[in-house]
Amino acid sequence: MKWLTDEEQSAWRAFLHATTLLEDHLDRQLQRDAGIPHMYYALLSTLSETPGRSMRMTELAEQTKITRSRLSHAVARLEGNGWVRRENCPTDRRGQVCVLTDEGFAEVERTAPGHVTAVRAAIFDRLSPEQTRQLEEISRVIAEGLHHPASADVPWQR
Amino acid sequence: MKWLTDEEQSAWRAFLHATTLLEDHLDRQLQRDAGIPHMYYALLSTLSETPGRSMRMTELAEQTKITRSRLSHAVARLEGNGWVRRENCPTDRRGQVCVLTDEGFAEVERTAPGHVTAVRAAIFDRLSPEQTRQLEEISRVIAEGLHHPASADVPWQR
DNA sequence: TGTGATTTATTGAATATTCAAGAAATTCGT
DNA sequence: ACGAATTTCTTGAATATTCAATAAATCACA
Repeated sequence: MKWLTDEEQSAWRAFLHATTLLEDHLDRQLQRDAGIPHMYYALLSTLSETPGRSMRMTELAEQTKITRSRLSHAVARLEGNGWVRRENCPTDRRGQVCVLTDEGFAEVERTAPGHVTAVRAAIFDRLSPEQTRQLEEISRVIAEGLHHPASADVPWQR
Repeated sequence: MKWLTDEEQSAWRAFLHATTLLEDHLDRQLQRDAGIPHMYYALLSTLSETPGRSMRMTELAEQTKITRSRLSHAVARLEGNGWVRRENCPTDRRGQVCVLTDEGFAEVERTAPGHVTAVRAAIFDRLSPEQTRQLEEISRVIAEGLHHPASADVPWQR
C-alpha cells in the first residue's frame, strides 16, 4: 500500500479546499443572480455557444461531464423556467434535442458578465499566465485519466 | 467588462471538467466502499487525525470548508452509523464536540487504503513532482482568495 | 428478417445540500 | 450588571443529485 507523501498530502488538502470553496462560491453567486446552481448555468452556457444553440441530451451530458440522469432532472427544471425546450431528434427516435430558447439565451447574456467576473476574481486575476497554463495542463491530465477509466475498458466486466 | 482570454477560457473549461469528473469519481468510490459520500469521509478522516479524535462543530466545518448547516446534517447521519457521537462542550454550553467513535476510526482505517489509491490513481500517479507543487500553490492562491472574500469584509454591508 | 444486446432518455425513491429561521449561550459596550 | 449584538448549532422545507429500474428505439449479426 503506497500512501501519499507529505507533499502530495498537502497538495491534496489544498486542492480539496480550493475546489470546495470555489464550488460553493460560484453556486451562491449564480443562485443569487440567476436562481440556478452553477452546473445549470454551465448547461445554458454550453448550449449558447453551440451552433443552433441545441444539442442532443447525451452529447450535452458528455460535454458537461454529468450523468444523463442528472441532466434529465436539470433540463426538466430549466424547461420550467422557459429557458430550454425539448424537441424530438429527427434522426433517432430515441433521442431528444435540448434547445436553448430566446429567453434562455437572454438569461445567459444577462448573467454572463457577473459570472465571468466572479471566475476572474476567484481564479485568473490571482494566477500568473504561467500558472494558468500549468492549471490547464494539470486539469487535462486529471480529466484524461478519469474520462477513460480503466475499469470501463475491462471487457470481462461487461 | 473584461472577458476571459482564450487561454483562460480553455483552462477554466479543463479545470471544471477535471473537478466535476473527480468529485463524481471519488463520491462513487466511497459510496461503493463505505456507503458515504466523499465529503463525509473527509469529516471522519479529519477527526481521525486530530488529537483526541474530536473537534468542535464550527472548527470541523472550517477545516473542511463546509457550512455548519451541512455539517449538522452530515454528523446526524454519521451518528446514525455509529461512527461519530456528539458531546457537550465543557467550556461553552452552546457548543458541541464531534467525537469519532472506535467504530468510526475502524471504518477510516478500513477504507483509507482504497480511497488513497483512488486519489493517487486519479491525480498524483499522473502528475510530476513539479506539477504537484504547482497544483498546491495554485490551489492555495485560489483558496486564499475565497476564504477572505472581499464582500464579507465590507462593513457597510453588515 | 429476427432476436438479443445496446443505446437513449426518463422516472421515482432515497439521499444530500442549501437556505432561512430560530433557540440558547456568550460577548460587547456602557 | 444589563441589554443588544453576536456566536453556536440545529431544524424543516425546498431543491438537487444519485441510484436502480424502466420503456422505447436502434444496432449487431447470424
